[in-house]
Amino acid sequence: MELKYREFTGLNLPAIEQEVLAAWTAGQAFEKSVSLREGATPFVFYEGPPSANGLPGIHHVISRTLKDLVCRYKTMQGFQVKRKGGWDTHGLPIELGVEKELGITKEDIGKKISVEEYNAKCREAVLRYKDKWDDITRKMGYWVDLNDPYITFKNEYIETLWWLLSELYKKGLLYESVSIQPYSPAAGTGLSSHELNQPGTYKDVKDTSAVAMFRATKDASSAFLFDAAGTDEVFFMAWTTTPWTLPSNLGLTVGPDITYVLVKTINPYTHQTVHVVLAQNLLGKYFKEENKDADFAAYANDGKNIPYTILGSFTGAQLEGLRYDQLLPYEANSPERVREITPDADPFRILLGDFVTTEDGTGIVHTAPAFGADDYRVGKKYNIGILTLVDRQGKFVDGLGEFSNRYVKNYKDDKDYVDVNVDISVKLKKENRAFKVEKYEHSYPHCWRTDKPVLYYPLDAWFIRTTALRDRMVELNKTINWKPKSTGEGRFGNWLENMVDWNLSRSRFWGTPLPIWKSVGSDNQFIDEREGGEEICIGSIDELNKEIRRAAEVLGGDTNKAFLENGIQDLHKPYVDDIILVSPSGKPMRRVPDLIDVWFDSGAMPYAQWHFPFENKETFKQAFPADFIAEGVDQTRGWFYTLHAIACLLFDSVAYKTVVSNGLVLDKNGNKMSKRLGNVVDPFDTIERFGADATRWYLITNASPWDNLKFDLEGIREVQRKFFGTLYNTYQFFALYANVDGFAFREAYIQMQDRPEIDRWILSSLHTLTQKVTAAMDDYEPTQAGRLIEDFVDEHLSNWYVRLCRRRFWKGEYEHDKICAYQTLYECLETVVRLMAPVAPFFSDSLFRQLNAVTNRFTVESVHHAYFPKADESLIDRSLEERMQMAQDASSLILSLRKKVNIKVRQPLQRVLIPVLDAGMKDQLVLIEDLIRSEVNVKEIEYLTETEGFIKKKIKPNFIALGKRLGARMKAVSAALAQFSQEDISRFEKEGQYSLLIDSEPVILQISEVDITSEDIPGWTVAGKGRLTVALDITITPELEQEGNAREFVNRIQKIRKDSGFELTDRIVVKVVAEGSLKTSLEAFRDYISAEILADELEFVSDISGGTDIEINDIVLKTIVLKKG
RNA sequence: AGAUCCGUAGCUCAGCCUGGUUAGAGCACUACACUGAUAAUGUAGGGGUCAGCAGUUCAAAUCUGCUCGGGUCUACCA
Repeated sequence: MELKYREFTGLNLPAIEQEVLAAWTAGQAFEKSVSLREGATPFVFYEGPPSANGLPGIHHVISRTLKDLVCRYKTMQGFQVKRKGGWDTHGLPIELGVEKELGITKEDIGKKISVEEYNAKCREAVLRYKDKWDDITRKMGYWVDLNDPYITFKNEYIETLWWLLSELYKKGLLYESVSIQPYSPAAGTGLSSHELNQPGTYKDVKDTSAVAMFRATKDASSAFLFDAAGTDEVFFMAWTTTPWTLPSNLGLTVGPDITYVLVKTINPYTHQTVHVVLAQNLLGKYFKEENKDADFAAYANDGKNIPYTILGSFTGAQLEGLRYDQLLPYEANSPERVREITPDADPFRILLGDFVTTEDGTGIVHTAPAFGADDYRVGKKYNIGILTLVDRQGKFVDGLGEFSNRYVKNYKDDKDYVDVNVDISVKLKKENRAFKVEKYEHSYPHCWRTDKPVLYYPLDAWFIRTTALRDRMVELNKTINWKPKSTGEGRFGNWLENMVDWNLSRSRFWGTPLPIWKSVGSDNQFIDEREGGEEICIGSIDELNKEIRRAAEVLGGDTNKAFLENGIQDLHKPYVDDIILVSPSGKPMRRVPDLIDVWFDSGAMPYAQWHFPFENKETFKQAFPADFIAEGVDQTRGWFYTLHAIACLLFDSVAYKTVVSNGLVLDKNGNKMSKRLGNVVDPFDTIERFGADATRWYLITNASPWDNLKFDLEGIREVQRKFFGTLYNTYQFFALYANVDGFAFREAYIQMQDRPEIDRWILSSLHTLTQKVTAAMDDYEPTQAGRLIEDFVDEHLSNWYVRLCRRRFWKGEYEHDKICAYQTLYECLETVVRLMAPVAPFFSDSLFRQLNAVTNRFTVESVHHAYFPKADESLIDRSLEERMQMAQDASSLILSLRKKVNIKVRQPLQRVLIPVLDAGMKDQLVLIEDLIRSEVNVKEIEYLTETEGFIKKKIKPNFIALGKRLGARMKAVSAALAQFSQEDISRFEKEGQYSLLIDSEPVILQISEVDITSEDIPGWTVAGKGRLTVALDITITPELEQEGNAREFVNRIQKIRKDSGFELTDRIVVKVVAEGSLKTSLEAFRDYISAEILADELEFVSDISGGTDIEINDIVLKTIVLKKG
């Protein structure tokens, strides 16, 4: 038996997807899509590893759709696209999850639970939801190789990381330094910003704030200041909400472009006349306008209404480098001590910093490098040294006089605590060193565990010197194709310009250990480098094992006993921490306790996924850098950065050539999806209800991937109905008739010139579509591609081609014209399914398989193994596409006229008039005349030319052409043209140019510089669009009315046929009771009617028992329709 | 605090790069048609201070600046 195209019973995308999935599994479709391209040019894709300790969400579906469609597309373009999957398995979320599950806190680790057990728990938790992830991967149709994924906690993976780190170390790009971090003295631990962002950590508190007065040093560079003041004493005013940091002050920072003023005034506490410097914008905070230039003698010694006089103004830049006297000198912060810590430090100077604002304070920022990140950075730049006069318990160190050993905040809940900040402020007041002291309410972070304020504190950390290669990174970034471009230039480019060194250190448990060992003294403390401390960075497991053995030999005893037999088995804590190595000078070395930032894990995946350079050297070479990666835009400074940084630092290369960053998925109201709001969309549910294809199509076509997407299930429903529904209908239509006629594309391919106009048109459109879709996909614009396909299927294929060609499929014999129609429609379907396959992999493959099962035009079994269609330019006929557009417009206009006068389409009309403005237009119209006539049921089209004097024309300037030439005279010309009479216009047309007088200047217009359209046909009802105008003759002659009746009758009988469940080919016998004009109509068109309804007999009788009542133009007829035989 | 994206009809989005005189489409709503594809389709209708202000220009949704609103990222988050 002959193979038939499958006819569906209804569009059920989820069910179709189930079938396709089963076929993919059975046929190993994914594996084949890779193996079939063996030897082809590789297209390299990197999978950004998800963390499987959380459930997949709808936002994962969008980025994975994006990745998947690019990979499928490139495969169809002939590339071999391997997609190695991966899992991100380290990091804080996993630790926090485990802690929550076990009901413990960080302090309990090592006490209630050993690090070994803890890490074992983490390792378990890491792939907790792997099943769910595998499930969504499968159901959404994401093709990625999960048989051999890279997993970041594996020894091989970590070994590559160690190798990378040791390479960085060798290049001097990995170094230890202090950084300023949030620190909780009450808890005795550093806090990550993650912890700082816990709800409730930022609280409004009232702190004692002080405006301190720093006495300027008089020397050559500051002479201008003292000259302006006319005194020997000038103060810089600086504000702080943490007076306890004042003893550690080493600098004052001003904004380079801020204007500062020198003011003569009176200290409200000591009532002495003083000269102070502060930002001009902030004068109002300290002085009342009415006291400006007030009489100093009249001051009442009450601290109120202090007079002031401005003596001069300067920019911050002018103040740079000026010196001042230390505010609170003690033994512990003497310049000698400063230089003990930082040998060549040059403190107590005015510095410039971009971070200074005039929002608060004085515009001069008190700078204590140990206690603020900005302070530290600017301090380092100017080399002012660093003082940390507070210990890790949060109290002052010795050598600070009356403040020694006092807690800077009440960390111990001491009832009798006296605020040291107040005492410092009081001291300043007494010494004429405070200008204003007050309680200040602000938001300040607190430790989420102890509820005590944190302080920013310098802690040791390891850094990658990314700044060393900043320029190279910027340069390489310019070669990357960013989608959207602005992310690369703006967000990322900017980030690179302002990059700081990468702080790698994390004081955690479950992560990649930093492979650095440092020598320790007899007290087991690390020996400072300056005191002969040594360190080593391990770059491989082999090297570590060698060092383990060497240390055991040199140090003897039980050293590394546990590791001697089999070497190290697990590169995690606590095992690595048990290893003692030996320094070149024979001292024992211990590992620094730090783990590394998990972002290093993922940024190193190009190398670590292949265990490079220990294995797969050739594979790596083939797969670096990536041609394409894609993730959410939130990864810009995350994965996109770490990939780029590592590749640039170690390989002097980009890590990826194209990167697409997709936006967020919001709920339909534009809110972020969160569990708290209960507006998260379950991807499993969505896919089960609407199918993965509709979901994918919606996600891709609704908005550009990089725009935020307001996710609305209604939108998926619409996609399902409109796009998939239409395509499904088109396929069903094809299958229905192709099965009847046995079309299997067995006949020779009919050459284009032998096909009718409409076939050539749809094929031309199809090739234009292919061209545009290919361009869009090559440009990583799947949204454009999807919308183009949608448009084609809906507007062109279904609502024009199929609608106009319906009769060709069911009328007449199986011969040339019918075969043309089948071949054409088949080719459209076959091409469309391939064009859409990357985005909608299931339905496209289903249709592809149904079509190919009958025709065997492709040797591959899946659309995803086929090649992407190639546009054939020679089949593209622009003028044909243009005139078909004109046919559509004309039809639409005529239908609207019919509507206006209430004449239904079934009623034939005699003629339409179309004014033609030039010969070309008529040539085009003649070619599509038949289409228009049958579409709108009109017998003839008449073309009007101006010579008949019928058309009223309208002229307007072609602004684009004229604008440049005329400039300001444009308006006058426009007005002049509006006054043109019909005679003016025709003279213009005849002569090809026209001379106008504008402001007594001649302006010569060319015919090409104006647009002439037909406006009206006097005496007719017209409709127009652009250059096209139509007028409809609405006279219904008796003949036309008869034909209309006949058509009505046919329509009613067809309905009865259908309602009675007759087959398309059944012949029938019809009896009808008709009289008068209706009978005349039916008799006149008897042959036509019989042919249309496949009636062997059409009998007029005087009465019928039973039968059906039908109504034609308000007259009821009785009829009976019987199947013959 | 800095960076960046977005703001066009009730909703989802085109148009903006490259300025051109009536700002489009789909959905939704209303009415009328059509129907051998029917979970479709056509026609018509209402619906817009193109977020606001200022500037450049003969001409601004489009270019520039500022403001407002929303989102995201960075400041040891993963």
